[in-house]
Amino acid sequence: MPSREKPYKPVSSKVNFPDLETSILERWREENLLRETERVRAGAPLFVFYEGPPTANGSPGIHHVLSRSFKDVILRYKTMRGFRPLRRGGWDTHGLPVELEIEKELGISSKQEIEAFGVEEFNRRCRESVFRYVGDWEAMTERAGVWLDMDDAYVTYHNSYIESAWWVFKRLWDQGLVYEDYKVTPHCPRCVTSLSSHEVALGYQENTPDPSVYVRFPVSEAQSANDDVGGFALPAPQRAATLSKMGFIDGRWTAPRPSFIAWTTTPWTLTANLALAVGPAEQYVLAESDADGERVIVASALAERVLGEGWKAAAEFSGADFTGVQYDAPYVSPSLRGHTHRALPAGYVTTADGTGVVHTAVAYGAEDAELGKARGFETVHTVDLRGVVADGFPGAGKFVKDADADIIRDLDERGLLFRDASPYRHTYPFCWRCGTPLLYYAKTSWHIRTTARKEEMVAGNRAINWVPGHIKEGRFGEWLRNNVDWSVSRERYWGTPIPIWRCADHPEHVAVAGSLADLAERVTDETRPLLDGLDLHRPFVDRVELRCECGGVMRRVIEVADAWYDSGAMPFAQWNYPVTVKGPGGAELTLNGVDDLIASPLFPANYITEAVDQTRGWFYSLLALSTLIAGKPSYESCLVLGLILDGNGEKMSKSRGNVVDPWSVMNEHGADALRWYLFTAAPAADARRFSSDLVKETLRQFLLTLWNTYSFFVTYANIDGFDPSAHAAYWKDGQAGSPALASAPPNELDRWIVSELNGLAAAVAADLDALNPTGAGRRIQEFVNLLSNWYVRRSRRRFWKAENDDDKAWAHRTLYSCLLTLAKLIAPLTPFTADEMFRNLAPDGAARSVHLEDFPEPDASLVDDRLNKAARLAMRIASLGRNARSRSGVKVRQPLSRVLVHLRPEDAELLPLVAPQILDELNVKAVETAEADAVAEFSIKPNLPVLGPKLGARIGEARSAVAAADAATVAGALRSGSRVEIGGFAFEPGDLLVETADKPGVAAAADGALIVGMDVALTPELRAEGVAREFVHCVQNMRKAAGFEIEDRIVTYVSGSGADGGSAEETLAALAAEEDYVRQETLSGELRIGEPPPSAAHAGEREMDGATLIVGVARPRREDVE
RNA sequence: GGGCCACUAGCUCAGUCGGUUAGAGCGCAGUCCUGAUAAGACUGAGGUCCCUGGUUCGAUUCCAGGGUGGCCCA
Repeated sequence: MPSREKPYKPVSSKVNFPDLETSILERWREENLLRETERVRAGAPLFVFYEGPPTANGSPGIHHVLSRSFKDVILRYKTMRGFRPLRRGGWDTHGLPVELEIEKELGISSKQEIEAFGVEEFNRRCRESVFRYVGDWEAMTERAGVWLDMDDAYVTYHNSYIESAWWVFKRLWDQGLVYEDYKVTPHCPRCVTSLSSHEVALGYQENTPDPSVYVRFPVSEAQSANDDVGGFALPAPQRAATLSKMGFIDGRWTAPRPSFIAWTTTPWTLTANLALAVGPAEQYVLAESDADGERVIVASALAERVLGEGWKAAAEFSGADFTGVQYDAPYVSPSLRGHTHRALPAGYVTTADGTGVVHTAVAYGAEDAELGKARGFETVHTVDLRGVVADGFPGAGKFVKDADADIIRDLDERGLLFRDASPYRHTYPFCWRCGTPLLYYAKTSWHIRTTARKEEMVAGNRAINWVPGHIKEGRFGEWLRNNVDWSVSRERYWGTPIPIWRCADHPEHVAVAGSLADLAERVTDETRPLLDGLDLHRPFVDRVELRCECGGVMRRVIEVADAWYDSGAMPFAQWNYPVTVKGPGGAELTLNGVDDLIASPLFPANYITEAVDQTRGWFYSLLALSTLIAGKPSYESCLVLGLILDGNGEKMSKSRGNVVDPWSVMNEHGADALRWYLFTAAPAADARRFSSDLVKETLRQFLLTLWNTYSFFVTYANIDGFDPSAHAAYWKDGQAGSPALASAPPNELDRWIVSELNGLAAAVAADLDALNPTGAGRRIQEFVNLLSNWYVRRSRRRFWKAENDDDKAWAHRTLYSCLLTLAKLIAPLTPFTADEMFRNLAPDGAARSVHLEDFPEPDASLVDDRLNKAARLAMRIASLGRNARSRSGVKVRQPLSRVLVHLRPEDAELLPLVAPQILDELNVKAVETAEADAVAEFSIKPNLPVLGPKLGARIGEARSAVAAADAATVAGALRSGSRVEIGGFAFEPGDLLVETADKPGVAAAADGALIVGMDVALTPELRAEGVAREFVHCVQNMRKAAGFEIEDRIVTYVSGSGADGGSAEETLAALAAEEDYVRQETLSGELRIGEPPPSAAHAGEREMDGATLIVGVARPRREDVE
């Protein structure tokens, strides 16, 4: 075998992965390896990735390592597949979380306090705080082996980003997709601001007591003839029929005036009641009290629950019958002009709770507002933004929750309180900052009319490759189908200012700026100087005034944009136009604006990934804005990740104190171990429990096994001077270390692992193409297990052999192929270990780093499924054989004459393929197929607890029939699952118990239809061989104890002990018969049988073969050598 | 209250396109092997495959309902 000039760097099986990784990182930094991968792929097609920008106002947690790892693995893989990924990082810098952080620092918690403090300084601090943890983030990202362009990251607070976000906004405006409207939002009356849905979710409290009142809404005496209210009233004749059925005839009541009964937990909202909603398809009953003849209207399904006993049904209606029926509201705001209170149908009314009649206050409920909007009602407030009830109502001047009691008392006094069932306990949202109960409050805000393009979004979603697939039509599709317009404005400070200027004199005069140039065009002379070096944030931009067409002065509206608007605009806003970028094939590409971008290959992204909580966050804002701006989604594939839970299955959060610091894990076990765990422990989309112990298990199970195999190879490759470049002809196209060989190896073991390897390489590529690193990793893990625990285990002796023959060369070549290919296969998943292995193993002419290499190209013609099956059969047989040996107490060291195998006919042909492996593994001279009854004794007996109830009295007859039957035949049939007939009885497999027992001289074990029997009969020759192997084992241990090197040649002494000299004769004779074998195995230049060891030797007494021997080992004396 | 997902051994997870005896790793108990040795092999204990009903010759698997947990939304 030709020698390699440079030996491989020795690989200790004791490895400290964290230390190894930090030194590799150092190397990558020195080599600027990330840039190098881009240089190598300069002419390649692009693979476009969009980074979902994290907010860097906290230290990164383990879940950030999760998403970053899944970003990285696909980008590394695509690089190796010949693409040049665009992997620009980004930071999300605006929004309430940032403001809150600063509020906390300043010890303030309301808008009034912020304004008093000064918006300019407040925003300055926000800007400063955002990057407080950026160093942590960058360090974590690098340490985790994640390659993102952090130097060139986009930042949402940069002027250029905001300006592009404005451009997008203007484009929306020009399409008529932006409007101002009342919208009911969760509102904190103490902080005087809306809360985002995320914030609301933080503040839900269970078992909150609230009032629970049932209120009378008497059907009105005056029923207007005007049927055209909102176009929804019933035609007069039909309404007249309904009223007449109620007893309202010719303008007067012929029976006690009935009342609708509605239920509410917020009595204060009754001050703003505008309508009663009924379910058009629900059934209602007009019930009459037995006690006093009162008549009320409630849903039939709820009548008993609401009314209790003592009522009888006087008439029945459907909800639709009530349409347009007028009633007398308990309170009428003076500011309400010409409004008629009516019952109206609404789809959201159910009979799940309440009365089936829903009190509707347009200003204080989302569904209420919807109804009001549909009917064209005006939004009338009876409570101010601080939650204080207006004059003219009970409880005026009080906070709403305190006014409730006044209102209930007033209702009671006026005979409108039907029933007070307070308190009602339910889950209610509170402000998570100050603990004030939130009010649902209608306010004007700016909206993006996403519903106008809903069908386009739904269609675009169909084209997205969601992983896992159920997100597409499930969580995300469901969300899209229920799309509502996007309330995009926030009355806050640190955000992208909404670029709308409004005339001071004519509020309907509005201008939208899509750029600084737009501002310059219309800016007033007085404020023009401000444009020079203008910071687009508040309060600076607020000072810029524009000229209105009417001659007036326009000022910016006060709101800033929702931070989701920023991130959703990211595909368009991340570039500072005009910008020149390297496109596909390395060609320079100049983008002058968003339209150029949309037409370029930089849009849409080929791949994005984030956790599942982004479904309604970033995934949505991306899709919405790109559908409205570009007419299609901004991402083609989306991998959705599950959340990480703590060891108890609870969500990690700072407040629970169960957050795992990624540094502690990476410092202890290494980034690769953590990555491998994150990739393989659970399907990417599933919520997963994290524990450091499981990372450790991963390390031992996978990385250390691989490392041991690698270490084994390097040890022997160095001893033998194996140089793959000298064997290039054995690989297809001379690609040393490729899984594709020029021809299949002669040795069936090599042929098998090469078959597995080629199958693996194809499957891993398919998995990674399908965005499934979990599947890829699990396959690789299984392969490494086979490689280590079968291939290497079975091949060890081939590497030990002193002589350099062809078989040994094949073993080297095969293991080399496996390890070099593995290094490439794992490179995207565990970039450190992969690069370390690759750099040591790489053949001449290979790239400097595995990350500059191509992904392995397997050769399907080398995949042999029969051989793969056969190898697994061999493993099962070996396992059963060891089992049989173990139970009969015959050690593996003791050679046996043969192993008997009974197997399914279809497997019989596989046996010859792997017979040599079985012989060696089980230490037998022959493997023979055999009938079941030649391998083991079977006995059958009735399973009485089962058969008893079935057969009753005939059980005795059955027992004798079973006893007379041929046990082996019956057992065979039962094992294969079929029914057996014996003496007129039909037995199912469960009816009879089959027991196996060893035949004399054969130790057997069975697994399903496979039965393996070891012939344990010993001939004198076998016994002698056994003794020799036992002796070799003993000498090896002594060599090691004596501290000899593996290649040291020694002199070995063996004799009977003084006390036992006689009985050792036979054992010594057996050793003499195997002298050559013993000397060769132990590297003993001399084997001195019967000679006691000299005092210089390492010696000791050993029990062996029933005798006591004195065994000694020594290095040869100098004079013996000379 | 709605949507999506999950539920298999003590723990973390495979698997079953409906079919013979449901698996792995870890942990536990024991044995062996060892020139990969801070590895490795074998054995044992440990399972109502969340529950109920339906479809079927047959359901852990398919369907429906329910339960528990997670996420998202009300």
